Amino acid sequence: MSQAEMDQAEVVKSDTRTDTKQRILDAAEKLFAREGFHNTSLRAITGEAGANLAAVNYHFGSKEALLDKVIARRLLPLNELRRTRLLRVREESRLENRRPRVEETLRAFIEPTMEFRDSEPGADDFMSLIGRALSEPDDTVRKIFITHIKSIFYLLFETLCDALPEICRETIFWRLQFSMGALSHILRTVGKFELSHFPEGVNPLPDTDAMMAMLVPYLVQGMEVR
Amino acid sequence: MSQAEMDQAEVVKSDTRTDTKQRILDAAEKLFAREGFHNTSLRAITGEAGANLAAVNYHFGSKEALLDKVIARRLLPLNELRRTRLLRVREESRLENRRPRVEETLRAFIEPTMEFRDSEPGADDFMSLIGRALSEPDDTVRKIFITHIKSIFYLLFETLCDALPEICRETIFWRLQFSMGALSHILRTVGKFELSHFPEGVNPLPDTDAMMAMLVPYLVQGMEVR
DNA sequence: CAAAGATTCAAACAAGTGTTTAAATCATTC
DNA sequence: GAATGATTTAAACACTTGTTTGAATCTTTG
Repeated sequence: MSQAEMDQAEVVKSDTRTDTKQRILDAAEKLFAREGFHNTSLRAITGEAGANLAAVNYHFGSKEALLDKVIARRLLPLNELRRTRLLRVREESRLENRRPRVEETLRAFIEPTMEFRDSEPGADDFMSLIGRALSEPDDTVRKIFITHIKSIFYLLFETLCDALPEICRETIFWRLQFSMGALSHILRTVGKFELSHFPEGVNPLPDTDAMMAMLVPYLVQGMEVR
Repeated sequence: MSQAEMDQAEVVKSDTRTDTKQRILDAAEKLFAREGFHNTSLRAITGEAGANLAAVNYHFGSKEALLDKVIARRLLPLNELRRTRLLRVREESRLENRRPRVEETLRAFIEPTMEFRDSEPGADDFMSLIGRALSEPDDTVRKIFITHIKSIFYLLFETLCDALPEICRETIFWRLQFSMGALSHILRTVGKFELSHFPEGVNPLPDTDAMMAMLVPYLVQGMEVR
Protein backbone atom coordinates (compact mmCIF):
# COMPACT_ATOMS: atom_id res chain seq x y z
CA MET A 1 0.00 0.00 0.00
CA SER A 2 1.48 3.32 -1.01
CA GLN A 3 1.65 6.32 1.28
CA ALA A 4 -0.73 8.19 -1.01
CA GLU A 5 -3.31 5.44 -0.70
CA MET A 6 -2.95 5.48 3.05
CA ASP A 7 -3.53 9.22 3.16
CA GLN A 8 -6.52 8.89 0.91
CA ALA A 9 -7.93 6.26 3.25
CA GLU A 10 -7.32 8.71 6.09
CA VAL A 11 -5.14 6.26 7.91
CA VAL A 12 -3.13 7.81 10.71
CA LYS A 13 0.42 8.52 9.63
CA SER A 14 2.98 6.01 10.77
CA ASP A 15 4.66 7.03 14.00
CA THR A 16 8.07 6.50 12.45
CA ARG A 17 8.08 9.54 10.22
CA THR A 18 10.26 9.33 7.23
CA ASP A 19 11.42 12.80 6.44
CA THR A 20 11.38 12.08 2.74
CA LYS A 21 7.93 13.61 2.50
CA GLN A 22 9.11 16.75 4.27
CA ARG A 23 12.22 17.05 2.12
CA ILE A 24 10.11 16.71 -1.00
CA LEU A 25 7.63 19.33 0.26
CA ASP A 26 10.47 21.74 1.01
CA ALA A 27 12.15 21.18 -2.34
CA ALA A 28 8.86 21.49 -4.21
CA GLU A 29 7.97 24.70 -2.38
CA LYS A 30 11.29 26.22 -3.27
CA LEU A 31 11.24 25.18 -6.91
CA PHE A 32 7.55 25.88 -7.55
CA ALA A 33 8.11 29.37 -6.15
CA ARG A 34 11.25 30.12 -8.12
CA GLU A 35 10.60 28.34 -11.40
CA GLY A 36 6.82 27.99 -11.49
CA PHE A 37 4.73 24.87 -11.29
CA HIS A 38 4.99 23.78 -14.90
CA ASN A 39 8.63 24.68 -15.26
CA THR A 40 9.54 22.43 -12.37
CA SER A 41 10.00 18.76 -13.17
CA LEU A 42 9.62 15.93 -10.72
CA ARG A 43 13.21 15.05 -11.46
CA ALA A 44 14.32 18.49 -10.33
CA ILE A 45 12.29 18.17 -7.14
CA THR A 46 13.46 14.71 -6.21
CA GLY A 47 17.00 15.67 -7.15
CA GLU A 48 16.89 18.69 -4.84
CA ALA A 49 15.33 16.55 -2.10
CA GLY A 50 17.79 13.71 -2.52
CA ALA A 51 14.99 11.25 -3.18
CA ASN A 52 14.12 8.82 -5.90
CA LEU A 53 12.03 9.99 -8.83
CA ALA A 54 9.18 7.66 -7.92
CA ALA A 55 8.97 9.06 -4.39
CA VAL A 56 6.58 11.85 -5.37
CA ASN A 57 4.02 9.53 -6.88
CA TYR A 58 4.47 7.11 -4.02
CA HIS A 59 4.04 9.64 -1.24
CA PHE A 60 1.61 12.09 -2.82
CA GLY A 61 -0.02 10.31 -5.73
CA SER A 62 0.72 12.90 -8.41
CA LYS A 63 2.49 16.17 -9.11
CA GLU A 64 -0.78 18.06 -8.73
CA ALA A 65 -1.53 16.46 -5.36
CA LEU A 66 1.96 17.47 -4.28
CA LEU A 67 1.20 21.08 -5.18
CA ASP A 68 -1.96 20.93 -3.11
CA LYS A 69 0.00 19.72 -0.09
CA VAL A 70 2.65 22.38 -0.59
CA ILE A 71 0.00 25.09 -0.55
CA ALA A 72 -2.17 23.63 2.19
CA ARG A 73 0.72 22.97 4.56
CA ARG A 74 1.38 26.67 5.03
CA LEU A 75 -1.81 28.37 3.91
CA LEU A 76 -4.16 26.62 6.33
CA PRO A 77 -2.24 27.67 9.46
CA LEU A 78 -1.74 31.15 8.01
CA ASN A 79 -5.45 31.52 7.34
CA GLU A 80 -6.19 30.48 10.93
CA LEU A 81 -4.01 33.37 12.12
CA ARG A 82 -5.84 35.69 9.78
CA ARG A 83 -9.24 34.44 10.86
CA THR A 84 -8.44 34.82 14.54
CA ARG A 85 -7.31 38.38 14.04
CA LEU A 86 -10.24 39.33 11.81
CA LEU A 87 -12.73 37.88 14.27
CA ARG A 88 -11.04 39.79 17.07
CA VAL A 89 -11.36 43.02 15.06
CA ARG A 90 -15.06 42.33 14.58
CA GLU A 91 -15.60 41.40 18.23
CA GLU A 92 -13.76 44.43 19.59
CA SER A 93 -15.68 46.82 17.40
CA ARG A 94 -18.92 45.18 18.45
CA LEU A 95 -18.09 45.48 22.14
CA GLU A 96 -17.13 49.12 21.71
CA ASN A 97 -20.28 49.74 19.72
CA ARG A 98 -18.48 51.12 16.71
CA ARG A 99 -17.56 50.04 13.21
CA PRO A 100 -14.36 48.13 12.46
CA ARG A 101 -11.59 50.36 11.21
CA VAL A 102 -10.23 49.81 7.70
CA GLU A 103 -6.64 49.90 8.85
CA GLU A 104 -6.99 47.28 11.56
CA THR A 105 -9.01 45.11 9.20
CA LEU A 106 -6.37 45.21 6.50
CA ARG A 107 -3.63 44.69 9.05
CA ALA A 108 -5.43 41.66 10.42
CA PHE A 109 -5.13 40.11 6.98
CA ILE A 110 -1.71 41.32 5.90
CA GLU A 111 0.41 41.31 9.04
CA PRO A 112 0.17 37.55 9.64
CA THR A 113 1.40 37.16 6.08
CA MET A 114 4.47 39.22 6.71
CA GLU A 115 5.18 37.75 10.12
CA PHE A 116 4.77 34.28 8.68
CA ARG A 117 7.19 35.21 5.94
CA ASP A 118 9.91 36.19 8.36
CA SER A 119 9.34 33.44 10.92
CA GLU A 120 9.57 30.07 9.22
CA PRO A 121 12.46 29.14 6.95
CA GLY A 122 11.29 28.65 3.41
CA ALA A 123 8.19 30.73 4.00
CA ASP A 124 9.57 33.48 1.81
CA ASP A 125 9.54 31.08 -1.10
CA PHE A 126 6.00 30.17 -0.20
CA MET A 127 4.98 33.81 -0.28
CA SER A 128 6.35 34.14 -3.80
CA LEU A 129 4.34 31.09 -4.71
CA ILE A 130 1.00 32.37 -3.43
CA GLY A 131 1.85 35.85 -4.65
CA ARG A 132 1.89 34.36 -8.11
CA ALA A 133 -0.95 31.91 -7.57
CA LEU A 134 -3.65 34.32 -8.69
CA SER A 135 -1.84 35.23 -11.86
CA GLU A 136 -0.95 31.73 -13.00
CA PRO A 137 -2.35 31.18 -16.47
CA ASP A 138 -2.86 27.52 -15.74
CA ASP A 139 -5.95 26.41 -13.89
CA THR A 140 -4.08 23.96 -11.70
CA VAL A 141 -2.35 26.38 -9.36
CA ARG A 142 -5.08 28.99 -9.35
CA LYS A 143 -7.90 26.61 -8.52
CA ILE A 144 -6.03 24.95 -5.68
CA PHE A 145 -5.16 28.35 -4.27
CA ILE A 146 -8.69 29.73 -4.57
CA THR A 147 -10.05 26.67 -2.84
CA HIS A 148 -7.93 27.41 0.21
CA ILE A 149 -8.29 31.21 0.27
CA LYS A 150 -11.95 31.67 -0.52
CA SER A 151 -13.55 31.69 2.91
CA ILE A 152 -11.01 33.98 4.54
CA PHE A 153 -11.34 36.35 1.61
CA TYR A 154 -15.07 36.58 2.16
CA LEU A 155 -14.56 37.29 5.86
CA LEU A 156 -12.16 40.09 4.95
CA PHE A 157 -14.59 41.48 2.40
CA GLU A 158 -17.56 41.47 4.78
CA THR A 159 -15.55 43.13 7.52
CA LEU A 160 -14.51 45.86 5.11
CA CYS A 161 -18.16 46.34 4.15
CA ASP A 162 -18.94 46.78 7.84
CA ALA A 163 -16.11 49.27 8.12
CA LEU A 164 -17.30 51.30 5.14
CA PRO A 165 -21.11 51.25 5.22
CA GLU A 166 -21.39 54.40 3.11
CA ILE A 167 -19.57 52.74 0.18
CA CYS A 168 -21.42 50.25 -1.97
CA ARG A 169 -20.36 46.62 -1.83
CA GLU A 170 -19.39 46.53 -5.47
CA THR A 171 -16.95 49.41 -5.12
CA ILE A 172 -15.45 47.82 -2.02
CA PHE A 173 -15.08 44.53 -3.82
CA TRP A 174 -13.11 46.04 -6.69
CA ARG A 175 -10.99 48.18 -4.41
CA LEU A 176 -10.18 45.03 -2.50
CA GLN A 177 -9.19 43.44 -5.81
CA PHE A 178 -6.84 46.37 -6.46
CA SER A 179 -5.38 45.88 -3.00
CA MET A 180 -4.91 42.17 -3.51
CA GLY A 181 -3.17 42.97 -6.77
CA ALA A 182 -0.80 45.38 -5.07
CA LEU A 183 -0.13 42.97 -2.22
CA SER A 184 0.52 39.93 -4.38
CA HIS A 185 2.69 41.96 -6.71
CA ILE A 186 4.89 42.99 -3.79
CA LEU A 187 4.94 39.49 -2.32
CA ARG A 188 6.30 37.98 -5.48
CA THR A 189 8.65 40.72 -6.63
CA VAL A 190 10.37 41.98 -3.50
CA GLY A 191 13.88 40.63 -3.43
CA LYS A 192 13.57 39.64 -7.09
CA PHE A 193 14.17 43.00 -8.72
CA GLU A 194 17.33 43.36 -10.67
CA LEU A 195 19.46 46.21 -9.47
CA SER A 196 19.63 47.74 -12.90
CA HIS A 197 15.90 48.38 -12.81
CA PHE A 198 15.98 50.78 -9.89
CA PRO A 199 16.08 54.50 -10.53
CA GLU A 200 18.86 56.18 -8.61
CA GLY A 201 18.17 57.01 -5.01
CA VAL A 202 15.82 54.06 -4.51
CA ASN A 203 16.70 51.39 -1.98
CA PRO A 204 16.26 48.00 -3.63
CA LEU A 205 15.45 46.08 -0.47
CA PRO A 206 13.36 47.69 2.25
CA ASP A 207 12.73 45.34 5.16
CA THR A 208 9.33 44.01 6.10
CA ASP A 209 8.50 46.79 8.55
CA ALA A 210 9.49 49.50 6.11
CA MET A 211 7.42 47.85 3.37
CA MET A 212 4.39 47.58 5.65
CA ALA A 213 4.83 51.21 6.64
CA MET A 214 4.49 52.17 2.99
CA LEU A 215 1.93 49.60 1.90
CA VAL A 216 -0.75 49.88 4.61
CA PRO A 217 -1.36 53.64 4.34
CA TYR A 218 -1.47 53.27 0.57
CA LEU A 219 -4.13 50.57 0.77
CA VAL A 220 -6.14 52.29 3.49
CA GLN A 221 -6.29 55.54 1.53
CA GLY A 222 -7.39 53.71 -1.57
CA MET A 223 -10.11 51.82 0.27
CA GLU A 224 -11.44 54.95 1.95
CA VAL A 225 -11.69 57.20 -1.11
CA ARG A 226 -14.51 59.73 -0.82
CA MET B 1 17.17 31.92 -47.05
CA SER B 2 14.54 31.75 -44.33
CA GLN B 3 12.28 34.63 -43.41
CA ALA B 4 13.91 34.81 -40.00
CA GLU B 5 17.32 35.25 -41.58
CA MET B 6 15.98 37.96 -43.84
CA ASP B 7 14.55 39.84 -40.88
CA GLN B 8 17.77 39.50 -38.99
CA ALA B 9 19.62 40.93 -41.96
CA GLU B 10 17.07 43.74 -41.98
CA VAL B 11 16.08 43.04 -45.52
CA VAL B 12 12.89 44.76 -46.57
CA LYS B 13 9.90 42.46 -46.33
CA SER B 14 8.73 41.01 -49.59
CA ASP B 15 5.92 43.02 -51.14
CA THR B 16 3.84 39.88 -51.56
CA ARG B 17 2.88 39.48 -47.92
CA THR B 18 2.03 36.04 -46.84
CA ASP B 19 -0.42 36.32 -44.03
CA THR B 20 0.98 33.20 -42.41
CA LYS B 21 3.16 35.38 -40.19
CA GLN B 22 0.17 37.42 -39.11
CA ARG B 23 -1.97 34.37 -38.45
CA ILE B 24 0.81 32.88 -36.36
CA LEU B 25 1.23 36.12 -34.41
CA ASP B 26 -2.51 36.28 -33.75
CA ALA B 27 -2.71 32.65 -32.69
CA ALA B 28 0.37 32.96 -30.48
CA GLU B 29 -0.97 36.11 -28.82
CA LYS B 30 -4.22 34.39 -28.05
CA LEU B 31 -2.69 31.19 -26.72
CA PHE B 32 0.19 32.80 -24.82
CA ALA B 33 -2.37 35.03 -23.10
CA ARG B 34 -4.79 32.26 -22.21
CA GLU B 35 -2.48 29.34 -21.52
CA GLY B 36 0.83 31.00 -20.74
CA PHE B 37 4.07 30.93 -22.68
CA HIS B 38 5.36 27.58 -21.50
CA ASN B 39 1.99 25.86 -21.59
CA THR B 40 1.56 26.72 -25.23
CA SER B 41 3.21 24.39 -27.73
CA LEU B 42 4.24 25.34 -31.22
CA ARG B 43 1.89 22.62 -32.42
CA ALA B 44 -1.02 24.35 -30.72
CA ILE B 45 -0.04 27.67 -32.27
CA THR B 46 0.44 26.41 -35.79
CA GLY B 47 -2.72 24.33 -35.46
CA GLU B 48 -4.72 27.38 -34.45
CA ALA B 49 -3.14 29.39 -37.24
CA GLY B 50 -3.67 26.69 -39.85
CA ALA B 51 0.03 26.58 -40.61
CA ASN B 52 2.68 23.92 -40.66
CA LEU B 53 4.65 23.18 -37.52
CA ALA B 54 7.90 24.33 -39.09
CA ALA B 55 6.44 27.71 -39.99
CA VAL B 56 7.29 29.29 -36.65
CA ASN B 57 10.97 28.45 -36.87
CA TYR B 58 11.02 29.45 -40.52
CA HIS B 59 9.36 32.83 -40.05
CA PHE B 60 10.60 33.81 -36.60
CA GLY B 61 13.61 31.66 -35.85
CA SER B 62 12.47 30.29 -32.50
CA LYS B 63 9.60 30.21 -30.06
CA GLU B 64 11.26 32.87 -27.93
CA ALA B 65 11.75 35.18 -30.92
CA LEU B 66 8.07 34.70 -31.69
CA LEU B 67 7.16 35.84 -28.18
CA ASP B 68 9.30 38.93 -28.63
CA LYS B 69 7.46 39.79 -31.85
CA VAL B 70 4.08 39.18 -30.22
CA ILE B 71 4.93 41.60 -27.43
CA ALA B 72 6.70 44.21 -29.55
CA ARG B 73 3.98 44.32 -32.20
CA ARG B 74 1.49 45.86 -29.77
CA LEU B 75 3.61 47.27 -26.96
CA LEU B 76 5.75 49.59 -29.08
CA PRO B 77 2.79 51.49 -30.59
CA LEU B 78 1.08 51.51 -27.18
CA ASN B 79 4.15 52.98 -25.52
CA GLU B 80 4.29 55.67 -28.17
CA LEU B 81 0.75 56.69 -27.22
CA ARG B 82 1.75 56.73 -23.57
CA ARG B 83 4.90 58.73 -24.25
CA THR B 84 3.06 61.32 -26.29
CA ARG B 85 0.50 61.83 -23.54
CA LEU B 86 3.07 61.91 -20.74
CA LEU B 87 5.18 64.46 -22.61
CA ARG B 88 2.06 66.55 -23.18
CA VAL B 89 1.30 66.47 -19.45
CA ARG B 90 4.82 67.63 -18.71
CA GLU B 91 4.74 70.32 -21.36
CA GLU B 92 1.37 71.71 -20.30
CA SER B 93 2.37 71.91 -16.66
CA ARG B 94 5.58 73.67 -17.67
CA LEU B 95 3.75 76.22 -19.78
CA GLU B 96 1.28 76.88 -16.97
CA ASN B 97 4.14 77.15 -14.51
CA ARG B 98 2.77 74.49 -12.21
CA ARG B 99 3.51 70.91 -11.27
CA PRO B 100 2.02 67.98 -13.18
CA ARG B 101 -1.06 66.55 -11.49
CA VAL B 102 -0.96 62.97 -10.27
CA GLU B 103 -4.30 62.14 -11.83
CA GLU B 104 -3.47 63.34 -15.32
CA THR B 105 -0.08 61.63 -15.09
CA LEU B 106 -1.57 58.29 -14.18
CA ARG B 107 -4.29 58.70 -16.79
CA ALA B 108 -1.67 59.42 -19.44
CA PHE B 109 -0.23 56.00 -18.74
CA ILE B 110 -3.36 53.96 -18.11
CA GLU B 111 -5.96 55.34 -20.50
CA PRO B 112 -4.09 54.42 -23.68
CA THR B 113 -3.94 50.89 -22.27
CA MET B 114 -7.67 50.71 -21.85
CA GLU B 115 -8.47 52.39 -25.16
CA PHE B 116 -6.04 50.08 -26.91
CA ARG B 117 -7.75 47.17 -25.25
CA ASP B 118 -11.13 48.10 -26.64
CA SER B 119 -10.01 49.24 -30.08
CA GLU B 120 -8.09 46.45 -31.77
CA PRO B 121 -9.39 42.91 -31.95
CA GLY B 122 -7.20 40.54 -30.00
CA ALA B 123 -5.83 43.37 -27.89
CA ASP B 124 -7.74 42.10 -24.88
CA ASP B 125 -5.74 38.90 -25.05
CA PHE B 126 -2.61 40.97 -25.33
CA MET B 127 -3.53 42.87 -22.18
CA SER B 128 -3.89 39.62 -20.29
CA LEU B 129 -0.47 38.68 -21.57
CA ILE B 130 1.32 41.83 -20.42
CA GLY B 131 -0.76 41.88 -17.25
CA ARG B 132 0.86 38.58 -16.42
CA ALA B 133 4.27 39.40 -17.86
CA LEU B 134 5.62 40.88 -14.63
CA SER B 135 4.55 37.90 -12.59
CA GLU B 136 5.86 35.17 -14.86
CA PRO B 137 8.23 32.95 -12.92
CA ASP B 138 10.24 32.29 -16.01
CA ASP B 139 12.84 34.79 -17.11
CA THR B 140 11.89 34.56 -20.76
CA VAL B 141 8.64 36.50 -20.72
CA ARG B 142 9.62 38.91 -17.97
CA LYS B 143 12.91 39.96 -19.54
CA ILE B 144 11.39 40.55 -22.95
CA PHE B 145 8.61 42.60 -21.37
CA ILE B 146 10.93 44.67 -19.19
CA THR B 147 13.10 45.43 -22.19
CA HIS B 148 10.15 47.02 -23.93
CA ILE B 149 8.57 48.79 -20.94
CA LYS B 150 11.60 50.17 -19.13
CA SER B 151 11.98 53.61 -20.65
CA ILE B 152 8.30 54.52 -20.50
CA PHE B 153 8.19 53.37 -16.88
CA TYR B 154 11.03 55.73 -16.03
CA LEU B 155 9.27 58.62 -17.73
CA LEU B 156 6.15 57.88 -15.71
CA PHE B 157 8.17 57.66 -12.49
CA GLU B 158 10.00 60.93 -13.07
CA THR B 159 6.77 62.73 -13.91
CA LEU B 160 5.23 61.47 -10.68
CA CYS B 161 8.26 62.71 -8.78
CA ASP B 162 7.72 66.12 -10.35
CA ALA B 163 4.07 65.95 -9.34
CA LEU B 164 4.87 65.05 -5.73
CA PRO B 165 8.02 66.95 -4.80
CA GLU B 166 7.29 66.73 -1.08
CA ILE B 167 7.39 62.92 -1.16
CA CYS B 168 10.73 61.15 -1.37
CA ARG B 169 11.57 59.28 -4.54
CA GLU B 170 11.81 55.96 -2.79
CA THR B 171 8.27 56.18 -1.43
CA ILE B 172 6.97 57.22 -4.83
CA PHE B 173 8.76 54.31 -6.44
CA TRP B 174 7.16 51.74 -4.17
CA ARG B 175 3.72 53.32 -4.39
CA LEU B 176 4.10 53.13 -8.14
CA GLN B 177 4.96 49.46 -7.72
CA PHE B 178 1.76 48.98 -5.71
CA SER B 179 -0.15 50.73 -8.47
CA MET B 180 1.41 48.61 -11.19
CA GLY B 181 0.46 45.55 -9.17
CA ALA B 182 -3.14 46.68 -8.92
CA LEU B 183 -3.29 47.57 -12.61
CA SER B 184 -1.75 44.38 -13.90
CA HIS B 185 -3.92 42.32 -11.57
CA ILE B 186 -7.02 43.89 -13.06
CA LEU B 187 -5.75 43.61 -16.62
CA ARG B 188 -5.26 39.89 -16.35
CA THR B 189 -8.25 38.96 -14.21
CA VAL B 190 -11.15 41.03 -15.50
CA GLY B 191 -13.41 38.81 -17.51
CA LYS B 192 -11.66 35.76 -16.10
CA PHE B 193 -13.36 35.54 -12.73
CA GLU B 194 -15.63 32.63 -12.17
CA LEU B 195 -19.13 33.67 -11.23
CA SER B 196 -19.10 31.56 -8.11
CA HIS B 197 -16.34 33.72 -6.67
CA PHE B 198 -18.40 36.89 -6.53
CA PRO B 199 -20.15 37.86 -3.31
CA GLU B 200 -23.77 38.66 -3.87
CA GLY B 201 -24.57 42.13 -5.11
CA VAL B 202 -21.31 42.47 -7.03
CA ASN B 203 -21.40 42.92 -10.77
CA PRO B 204 -18.93 40.50 -12.35
CA LEU B 205 -18.19 42.56 -15.43
CA PRO B 206 -17.98 46.33 -15.19
CA ASP B 207 -17.09 47.94 -18.51
CA THR B 208 -13.88 49.80 -19.14
CA ASP B 209 -15.21 53.22 -18.16
CA ALA B 210 -16.71 51.94 -14.93
CA MET B 211 -13.46 50.18 -14.07
CA MET B 212 -11.41 53.30 -14.77
CA ALA B 213 -13.82 55.32 -12.65
CA MET B 214 -13.03 53.04 -9.72
CA LEU B 215 -9.35 52.43 -10.39
CA VAL B 216 -8.01 55.93 -11.01
CA PRO B 217 -9.28 57.56 -7.77
CA TYR B 218 -7.98 54.55 -5.87
CA LEU B 219 -4.50 54.91 -7.35
CA VAL B 220 -4.42 58.69 -7.04
CA GLN B 221 -5.36 58.57 -3.35
CA GLY B 222 -2.69 55.97 -2.70
CA MET B 223 -0.01 57.95 -4.49
CA GLU B 224 -0.88 61.18 -2.67
CA VAL B 225 -0.98 59.82 0.89
CA ARG B 226 0.05 62.44 3.44
C1' DC C 1 8.27 28.73 -70.54
C1' DA C 2 12.20 28.33 -67.41
C1' DA C 3 15.10 29.52 -63.74
C1' DA C 4 15.29 31.24 -58.89
C1' DG C 5 13.82 31.95 -54.75
C1' DA C 6 10.38 31.98 -51.15
C1' DT C 7 7.34 29.15 -48.69
C1' DT C 8 5.12 24.89 -47.19
C1' DC C 9 5.15 20.20 -45.98
C1' DA C 10 5.76 15.52 -43.75
C1' DA C 11 8.99 13.27 -41.25
C1' DA C 12 12.39 12.62 -38.10
C1' DC C 13 15.41 14.13 -34.27
C1' DA C 14 17.09 14.25 -29.48
C1' DA C 15 15.62 15.58 -25.16
C1' DG C 16 12.42 15.93 -21.47
C1' DT C 17 7.79 15.00 -19.29
C1' DG C 18 4.73 12.44 -15.47
C1' DT C 19 3.70 7.95 -14.30
C1' DT C 20 4.03 2.91 -13.58
C1' DT C 21 6.25 -1.41 -12.44
C1' DA C 22 8.61 -5.04 -10.19
C1' DA C 23 12.42 -6.12 -7.68
C1' DA C 24 15.38 -4.77 -3.80
C1' DT C 25 15.97 -2.88 0.69
C1' DC C 26 14.62 -1.27 5.10
C1' DA C 27 11.89 -1.25 9.52
C1' DT C 28 8.81 -3.23 12.61
C1' DT C 29 6.36 -6.92 14.82
C1' DC C 30 5.43 -11.50 16.20
C1' DG D 1 15.28 -14.55 13.43
C1' DA D 2 11.49 -14.90 10.30
C1' DA D 3 7.60 -12.69 8.41
C1' DT D 4 5.14 -8.63 7.16
C1' DG D 5 4.53 -4.38 5.37
C1' DA D 6 6.52 0.23 4.27
C1' DT D 7 9.84 2.46 1.53
C1' DT D 8 13.40 2.96 -2.01
C1' DT D 9 15.38 1.94 -6.34
C1' DA D 10 16.44 1.51 -11.41
C1' DA D 11 14.23 0.87 -15.49
C1' DA D 12 10.92 1.36 -18.70
C1' DC D 13 6.61 3.37 -20.46
C1' DA D 14 4.00 6.35 -23.56
C1' DC D 15 3.84 10.97 -24.66
C1' DT D 16 5.06 15.83 -25.65
C1' DT D 17 8.40 19.31 -26.45
C1' DG D 18 11.27 22.71 -29.86
C1' DT D 19 14.04 22.25 -33.66
C1' DT D 20 16.01 20.59 -38.07
C1' DT D 21 15.97 18.60 -42.61
C1' DG D 22 15.30 17.83 -47.46
C1' DA D 23 12.03 17.39 -50.75
C1' DA D 24 7.74 19.35 -52.70
C1' DT D 25 5.09 23.30 -53.97
C1' DC D 26 4.04 27.92 -54.90
C1' DT D 27 5.36 32.79 -56.56
C1' DT D 28 7.95 35.87 -58.89
C1' DT D 29 11.31 37.20 -62.20
C1' DG D 30 14.09 36.79 -66.30
